[in-house]
Amino acid sequence: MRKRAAAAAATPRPTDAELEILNVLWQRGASTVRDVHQAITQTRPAMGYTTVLKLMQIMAEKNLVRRDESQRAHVYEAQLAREETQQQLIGHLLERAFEGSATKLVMQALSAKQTSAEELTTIREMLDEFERGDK
Amino acid sequence: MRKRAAAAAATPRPTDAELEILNVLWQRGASTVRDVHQAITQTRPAMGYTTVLKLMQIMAEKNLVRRDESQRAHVYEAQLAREETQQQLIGHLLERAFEGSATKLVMQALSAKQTSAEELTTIREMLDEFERGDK
DNA sequence: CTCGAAGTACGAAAGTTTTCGTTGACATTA
DNA sequence: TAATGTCAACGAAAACTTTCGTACTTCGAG
Repeated sequence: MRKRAAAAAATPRPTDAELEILNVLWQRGASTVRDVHQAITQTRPAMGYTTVLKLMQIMAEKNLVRRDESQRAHVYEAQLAREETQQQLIGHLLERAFEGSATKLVMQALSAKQTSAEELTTIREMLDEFERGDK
Repeated sequence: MRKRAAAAAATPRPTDAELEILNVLWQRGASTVRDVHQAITQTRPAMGYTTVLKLMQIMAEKNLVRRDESQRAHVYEAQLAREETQQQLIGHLLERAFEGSATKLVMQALSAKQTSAEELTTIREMLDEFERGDK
């Protein structure tokens, strides 16, 4: 018995290869397979066209992307906004490796990348926003 | 041709199941397979003993854990400190889904978990440390 | 010494992810 | 309209991950 039968359903966490495709869709907006393939080929050991096609078909099944089939060259679009997926991924990482502590994760993130003064300032401003009601 | 032949070599990113085992090792320190199995059984749909054993054997091959075979019940220990692995995982996530921007990741992390006032304070203190020389 | 318990090693199955080749449909143009 | 190029659909192979059953070894009672 498989996971999802047909329609509705929450989108699962994207795999690494899927994320690579999503990155292109988030950047370019709705795109055809060819568009995505070309974009990926730019920054990559190159992945075959049919590989990208297959992945995108699977992603459509998983509801990671929406597909417009009205044109011969189908047009794909990310189902979730980049931020929503980021939340999903962070949430998972938080559980798996940080005992659910966002603070610990933030600390490691800051020391992982040598963070610049400007960035630190940006983050402080963000903290202020979080402080007052916000959300 | 396979990945790693025999010795040396950087440890690869642990998979989800492997991370579950590492969490136990980080918490308890050096442990036998039985120890780990019991700990995991506590908080889990329960995973068979040999499953845990096999995973730990594989992890030893991958250098994710070190193994002391001097006793009949081998004793395993995490190869990397929790923080090092966290760095590894965050680094990967940063590349895959945050275009390398630690700031964006931090922002999402903060909104992912409803962060408490105390935590925000802790983070501010951390930022201060980062600001002055620090590391 | 024999039996059973506790361990490790192996191997293999099942699930998932990644990668493509091939096929057939459709469109463009010579 | 026949040849050429563009696309989607399939199917299947290869690599990884996860899960266990089974067999072999060792050790401590009886």
